[in-house]
Amino acid sequence: MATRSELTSALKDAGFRLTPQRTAICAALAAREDHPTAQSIHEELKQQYESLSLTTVYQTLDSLVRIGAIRSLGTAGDDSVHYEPNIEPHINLACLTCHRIRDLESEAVRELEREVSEATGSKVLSGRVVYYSDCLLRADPNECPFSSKVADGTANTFGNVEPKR
Amino acid sequence: MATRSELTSALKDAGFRLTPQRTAICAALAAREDHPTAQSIHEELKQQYESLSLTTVYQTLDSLVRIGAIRSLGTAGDDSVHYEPNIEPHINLACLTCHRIRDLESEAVRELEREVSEATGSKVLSGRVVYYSDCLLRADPNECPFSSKVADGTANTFGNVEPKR
DNA sequence: TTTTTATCTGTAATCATTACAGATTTGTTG
DNA sequence: CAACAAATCTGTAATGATTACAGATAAAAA
Repeated sequence: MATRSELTSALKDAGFRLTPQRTAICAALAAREDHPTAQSIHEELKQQYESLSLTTVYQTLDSLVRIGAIRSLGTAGDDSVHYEPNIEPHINLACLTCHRIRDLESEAVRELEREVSEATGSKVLSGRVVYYSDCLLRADPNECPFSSKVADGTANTFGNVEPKR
Repeated sequence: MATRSELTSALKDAGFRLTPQRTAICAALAAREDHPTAQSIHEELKQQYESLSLTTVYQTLDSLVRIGAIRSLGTAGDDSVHYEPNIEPHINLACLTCHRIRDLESEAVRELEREVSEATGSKVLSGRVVYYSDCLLRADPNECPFSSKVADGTANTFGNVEPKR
C-alpha cells in the first residue's frame, strides 16, 4: 500500500503543485483498503471538504495514474473505473456481481512486468491484471465464486459491498 | 485466435440460440486482427446487415465474454471497451494515445492463470492483462512508446489507427 | 403447424466522465 | 511583501458509450 506521503511526493516530484484537495485525495487513497472509484472518494471527502469538486477528484486520480503512483483497473461489472492504490505487483480478482475487487499475491506478476519492460524498452508505469468471475452465469447470482456470503451482507474476503447503480 | 466456428459452438454449447446476427458477429471477431469495440464491429457489419442493431452487438459480445469465449480488456484511453478474441494467455500493451492494443506473448501469464485457478478453486473464465503506456505524459503526444511512427499513419507494430472520439 | 420463449430492433434513457470558463490559489520575482 | 503568471478549482453543461424497454420476429420444441 502506498502511504499518503508517497503519493503526495510522487505528485510533487512530477511537477504538480500540492494543494489541500490533492493532499486529501492522496490521504484517502492511502487510507482505504478497497479499490475506490472517483465517486466513492468524492463522497468520502465531501463531508470534510464541502466544496471539493468531483471534477477535481477525477483530475487528480488521472494525474496519479499517469505518473504511475496508482493504477486504473477498469470497471468491475459496474460502469465505474476502480483505482488501485497498491502498485506492488499482484493479481486483482473482480466479482462481476458484487463489484468488489480482491488482491491476490503473485510472484508471476513480477515476472510479467519484467517481460513488459523488456518488450517496451522502458519501465512499466501502469497496468492492470484483473481476473473477473462468472457470477452472472450462475443460477443464483448471489453465489459469488470468491465468497459464499455476499447475499446477506456478512463479512467476507472482500471489503464493503457497493451496490450496482 | 478463435475461429468463427469455435465462437459459435461456444455459444451453442452454453445454451444460446444460433442466429444469423450472432454468427455474423462471431465471424467478424474471428476475422479481425485488432481489438475491436462494439461500435467498430457494428460499423463493419452494418454494411451487409442493414438492420443489425448496435444493441445486439453489445448483447452478443457480453454473452461471449460471460461464457469465456472472448475477453473484455476495458478501455484504452478512449471511452470504449475493447474486446479480445484471442483467449490464448498473453499480455496486452495498450497505447493511451492511439488507443491501439498490441499482443505480447508471455509464458508468465499461463502461470498467472494457474495461480488464479488455484486461488478461486475454479477454471479461469475471463480476465485482462493490460499494460498501458505513458504517452500522454510525453512532450510530444505523438511519440508513442510502442512505435515512433504513429503521427504520420505509417504502418507500425499496431493495427489500424482508431481516432479518439 | 402451433406454441413457447429467446432474440432483435429502434428508440429513449442512464449516468460516468469530460469540457469549459470564470474564480481562486500557488509559487515566483522584484 | 506586493504583483504577476500559471496552475488549479469549482459548478455546470455537455458528451457519448452503454443499457433499459416494449413490441415485432424468429428459433426450437411439441
